[in-house]
Amino acid sequence: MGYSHKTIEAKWQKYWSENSTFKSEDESSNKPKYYVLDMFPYPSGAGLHVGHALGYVATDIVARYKRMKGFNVLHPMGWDAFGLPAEQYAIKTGTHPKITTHENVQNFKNQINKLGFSYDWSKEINTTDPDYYRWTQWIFLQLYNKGLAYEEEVNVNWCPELKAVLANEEVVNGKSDIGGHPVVRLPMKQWILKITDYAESLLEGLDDLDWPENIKELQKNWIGKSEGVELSFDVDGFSEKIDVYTTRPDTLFGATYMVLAPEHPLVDKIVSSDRKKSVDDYILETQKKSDFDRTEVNKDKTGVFTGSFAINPFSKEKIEIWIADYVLISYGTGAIMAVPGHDERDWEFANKYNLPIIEVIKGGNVNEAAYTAKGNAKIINSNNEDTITLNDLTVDEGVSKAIDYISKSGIGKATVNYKLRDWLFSRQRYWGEPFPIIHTEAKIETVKENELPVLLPEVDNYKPSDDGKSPLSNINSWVEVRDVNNNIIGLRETNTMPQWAGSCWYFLRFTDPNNSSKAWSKEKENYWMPVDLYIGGQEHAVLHLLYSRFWHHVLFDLGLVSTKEPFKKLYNQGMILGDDGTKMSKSRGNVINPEVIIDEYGADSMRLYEMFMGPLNKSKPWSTKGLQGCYRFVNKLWSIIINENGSLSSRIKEDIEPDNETLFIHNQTIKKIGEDIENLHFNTAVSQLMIYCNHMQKCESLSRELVEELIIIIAPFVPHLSEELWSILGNKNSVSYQNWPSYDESLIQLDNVTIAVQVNGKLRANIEVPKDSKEEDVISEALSLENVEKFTSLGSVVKTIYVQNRLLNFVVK
RNA sequence: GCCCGGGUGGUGAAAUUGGUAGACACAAGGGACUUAAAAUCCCUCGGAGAUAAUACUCCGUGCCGGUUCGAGUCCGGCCCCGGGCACCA
Repeated sequence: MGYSHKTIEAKWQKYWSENSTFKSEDESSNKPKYYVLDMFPYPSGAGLHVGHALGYVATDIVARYKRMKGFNVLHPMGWDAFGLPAEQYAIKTGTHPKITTHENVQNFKNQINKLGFSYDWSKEINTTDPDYYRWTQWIFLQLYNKGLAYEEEVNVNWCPELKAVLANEEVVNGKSDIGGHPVVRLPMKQWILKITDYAESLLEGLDDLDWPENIKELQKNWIGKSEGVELSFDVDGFSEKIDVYTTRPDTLFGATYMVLAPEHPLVDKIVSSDRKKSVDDYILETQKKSDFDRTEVNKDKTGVFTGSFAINPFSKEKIEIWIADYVLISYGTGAIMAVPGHDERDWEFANKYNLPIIEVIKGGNVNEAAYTAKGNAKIINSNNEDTITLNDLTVDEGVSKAIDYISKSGIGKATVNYKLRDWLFSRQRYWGEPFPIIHTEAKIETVKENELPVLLPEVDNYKPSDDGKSPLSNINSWVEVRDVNNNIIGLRETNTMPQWAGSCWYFLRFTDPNNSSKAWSKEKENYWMPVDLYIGGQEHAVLHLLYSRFWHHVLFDLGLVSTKEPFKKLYNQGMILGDDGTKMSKSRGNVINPEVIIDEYGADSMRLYEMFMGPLNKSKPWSTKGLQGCYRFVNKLWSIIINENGSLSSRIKEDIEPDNETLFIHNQTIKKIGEDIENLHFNTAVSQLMIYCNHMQKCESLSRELVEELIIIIAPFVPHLSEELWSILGNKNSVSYQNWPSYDESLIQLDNVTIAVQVNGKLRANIEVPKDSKEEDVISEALSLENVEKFTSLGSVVKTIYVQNRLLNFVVK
């Protein structure tokens, strides 16, 4: 009887499920805790693909390893099930998203279970479950009560063709991602979360996180902190002042004109009558442009003169005030001082409209291009006896001096700006969490906490209305809130929350998923949080990972959670590409279906191969040939331990003394596998297992004790096979909770070591000497070698470098 | 344009962080077993030269230079690929 992956895998999956093998202990456990989390999936109709599996295999190996190391492991799985595809399917077919979601979840769960993951299914959650979104609504109320949620009229992406409001990420180059229809901007009342209040907190928090540097960098850039100064310019003939934000106050003498964003409130006031028409036309023109057109970098800059002048506070010169759409109303003060000599955008604009350019930083040629050097570049042409002189200072010195002067003279103050914008938190959709909000005539009222959840009602038509309102707005019986006398006292908010909402806190719910009176108990949260290891795709670098950190910071400030940061260590799995090296996609026809692979080669081989392919965080192409190599390995391992007839191989003996080489490899393997798992270097762990297995194959007899230890350390990688071998060896319990074997460091040290002998850095010989030999002994032995002597005799040895137990290098001149 | 990653055999990749480049595997070639095939096992496998020799020599980690006894690894400049951001003053 050979190795039959189908019977073995089905057998142990059933066993694990029936025995609740992977149910974690509660917070009263005396074991240390370890929380290892996957980014929970959106259960799409397409099912699981091999790329999903990559991250899940990695976390599963860590979870299984940590259990064996004596940790109480929380390794849960759930479903991020609100969202667009189910809703669009409903629009097309009339099938309720609840039904679609349920089917997809079943499908995903079946597929996941076939891979032999050790999830604690008693903790399964689903964001669309009222028992779950009740608490999503509850957290929203906490944010609202803290003043972090507000309503505002903002432009949304409206696609007339699809009759749908699209999220920013669903709009690509001004067209809908689906179908490529034009998208226009339409003002609508929206819920906004004040994430900008937490910009500094989110930035600071990054420092202590064990996250990939590039993800931290992405978040830093996204938050986009900039330090500068805000100062006001007097407007000639008006009492109003124009505030600008600049990071380069050292170039103030070079500010030769000003630009206001077309939406700036002062435009109307200061525009001269002869310019009114052209200014109004320009404003109208910009309003028509899409955001895409406005933010296109390479387009020609446009603008018009307002007819008014401002006074440069340093030079006291009169400078023109323009409006132009390259200045954004949403950043800084919505107005800038333009320094064409030293800012590329301003230079381009000044060049086009013949505005004056003054050189105030030495080094470039401002007639040709803006000169943007900073740091130690020298300031020139910046002197006014009545105000300030910056001449001959470096840029850095000039910045400090200018800020100093600006704040002392009362024209402005040092300021910090962030690129981060507040978070548009509502969608005009059906399949999402309803807001616990009621609009009455006078004000906004919140639904009482004990009346949560606000249930999502049944609807007949999932389409948004023509004016872009959510399908919920059509259900009067739900929208209208009545008092006991059946009088309408308010209208429910009909927008729903975006898909990010549920994933902002799911890791907290996993600590206490069945709590019906609270979102989580303090004890459980305190025991399990933070997440020790979080693995998922890099595509969530700034959205999910920033939003959930934001909520967590708020919850921390409210005293509702015990750590400021939710995810201690983050790691991104790479993509698995098709065997042609391109992204797996249906249209390319290079999609690998994990079920087909499991059917033919088994989950154990697939797990092993996905880990063996290369470093976890790299993209790498799939190769079914490569997978076959792992399948061969698994079979080889089986046939070493198990006979043809299915019983234990006679090679395995109770009372044999393993030879030194075997002990060396055995101990080295235990050490390396443990270290590699801790460092997430699964590919090298697998190759070490192969090395060990290749060695075992050559051994005539094997020590039962060592074989048992081997089975334990391979169990995280190939759990089904290990359970089967473990039981054939006569063990009654699951291998999953065996203690991880320890290794003997002294056995990993060999008695003899090979020393590389080099002459002038080139390898000339290898010698084997006893470990820790004396330097002079090694040198004299090396010098006596023919091939070494040949090269040392070409000159005289002027220096000798000796690296203990490793290398000897003669420097000959 | 700016900010991150990354360039090592025919292929996926290793290399204890400055110390024998190519572990482990795939593919390829050769052999054993077999009537044959599959499976399995054994051998070869960066390039060039040389040899009776699996003595040996030279070259080789994207390119050019540097530091060092010694560089895939560190420093400077450049080229290419992947990802992210993009008029943020």
